Amino acid sequence: MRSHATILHLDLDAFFAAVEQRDKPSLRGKPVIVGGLGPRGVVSTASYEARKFGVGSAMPMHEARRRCPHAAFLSGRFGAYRASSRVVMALLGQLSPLVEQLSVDEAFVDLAAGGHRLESAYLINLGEGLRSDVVRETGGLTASVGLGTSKFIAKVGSELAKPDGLRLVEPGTEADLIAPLPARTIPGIGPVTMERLARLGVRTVADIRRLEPGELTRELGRSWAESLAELAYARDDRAVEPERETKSISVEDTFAADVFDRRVLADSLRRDAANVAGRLRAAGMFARTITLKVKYPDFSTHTRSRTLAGAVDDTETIMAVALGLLSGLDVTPGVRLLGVGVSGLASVAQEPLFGEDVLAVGDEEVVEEVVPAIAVLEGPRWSPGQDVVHSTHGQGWVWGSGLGRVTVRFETAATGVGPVRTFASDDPELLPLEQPGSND
DNA sequence: TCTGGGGTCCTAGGACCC
DNA sequence: TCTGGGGTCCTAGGACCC
Repeated sequence: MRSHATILHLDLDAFFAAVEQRDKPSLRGKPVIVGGLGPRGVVSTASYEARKFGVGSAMPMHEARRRCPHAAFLSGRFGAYRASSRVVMALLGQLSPLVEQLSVDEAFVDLAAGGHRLESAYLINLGEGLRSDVVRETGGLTASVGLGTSKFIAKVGSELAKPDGLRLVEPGTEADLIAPLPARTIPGIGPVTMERLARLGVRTVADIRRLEPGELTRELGRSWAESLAELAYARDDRAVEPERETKSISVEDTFAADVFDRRVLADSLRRDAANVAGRLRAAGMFARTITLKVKYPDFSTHTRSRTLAGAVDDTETIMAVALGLLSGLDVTPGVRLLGVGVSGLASVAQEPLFGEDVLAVGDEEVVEEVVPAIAVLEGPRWSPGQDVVHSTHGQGWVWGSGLGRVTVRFETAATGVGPVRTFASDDPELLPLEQPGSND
C-alpha cells in the first residue's frame, strides 16, 4: 500500500447521456436514455433525470420505457463519445506518463509517476483543476474524481463523489471507510460471488473480514479467497498499467427474433467475419484462433473454436472456419445470438510449415445459398439521436422516424433549443452527418 | 414480446512432450 | 505387468467489468 493518495480515478458522469444533452439543447435537464432500441435492447446509460425513475445501466429497454415513458430514447453516437473520451484522456496524459484507460469513460492515473508533490492538499487542488479542465475542454461534461493510496480506494472515492464531485481518501482511513459498504463494492465480486457470500451471511465488506479463511476458500477457491481477504482490508498494490495489448477481437449480434434458418445464420456470420477481419487488418494484426459463439433461446451459451497452423487476417479464411464451426452446432432450438471472435493475436502472419495447410479438408465446403430474410435484419435507415444535415435547415438530429417519415430537431451544442420539422424519409435534402471519430 | 456488446481473466480437463 | 511429474497448448465454460 502506498503512503500517499497518489492514485487518481476519473469517471465521466452519465457519459453517453451527458454527451447527448450537451449536443442536444432541448434534452438538457430532461431524462435521456441511451441504449439498444430494438425489442431486445438494454440501457447503456441513463441521465440522472432518468435515474430518478429507477432506470439504470443494463436494464432491459422495455422496462426502462415502462418506468420512464417520457424520456428521450437514443441509440447512441459512438464517434461523438470517442471524440470526447480522447479529449479527456489527453488531459490525463498531461498529468502523468502512467495512465490506464479502463473504458471509454474511465481511467486511473499514477500521480507519483508524474513527479507531483504528494500532500493531500496539493492533490485535491490538482484533482479539482482536472475536473474544471474536463468541463472546459469537453464543452460541459462533468467528471468525478477519486484520490487514494490504491486503485481500489481511488475508485471507491470517485464512486462516493459522484456526480460532479471529488473525494480524497486520507491514507490510513481506507479500512474504516470501506467496512460498512456492500461487499459488492470490492472489484471482482459480481452477482454470483455475492450470492455465495450471502449464503455465508455476508452483506458488507466488514462481514468478509469475520469469515474463517477456510470458509472463504471452500466457497471461492484458494487464489480468489486470498486476494479477497486482502481487499477487504483495503490492501491493494496493483500497479497502474498503461497500454495493455489487445488479446481478442469479436463481434456478436442478438437477433430481433430467434433464428432457425441456417442460411440467415450463415449470412450474419459472413458479415461478422468480414467485420472482424477488417478490424484485424486495421490493427495490423493476425490471429490463429477463431471462435464461434451461439446463444440459444434459453440463454445457454456455447463456443466452438479452432486454432490454425498459421496466423491469418483475411476475411475468407475466418469466414470459412466460422462457417465450419457453425455446421457442427445444433440450431433446431433456434439461435438468439451469434458471434465470431479471434484471439491468439500476433503482429506478423505466421506461415504454416511446409506441407501443412491452414485449413483442414472440409472447411471450404459449407452452405452457399443467398439469404432471403435479409430485410428482417436491416435496421431502420434513421435512428433516434443520429446527427443529420439538411441542405436548407442545417444541422440537427433524428427525433423519430417511421411510416415513411422522419422528424428532425434542428439544433446543436452551440444553437440553443431548435425547431422540429418532418420530412419524407427518403428526402434527398436530408443526409446523415459523418460523426467525428467514428472511423477508427 | 424479459435479459447488449466488447472485452479480460480464471479454471479445468485432455493431449502431448520430456 | 500397471504407471510419475511437470510444463505447455488447446478447448470450453463462466464470472466479471464497463
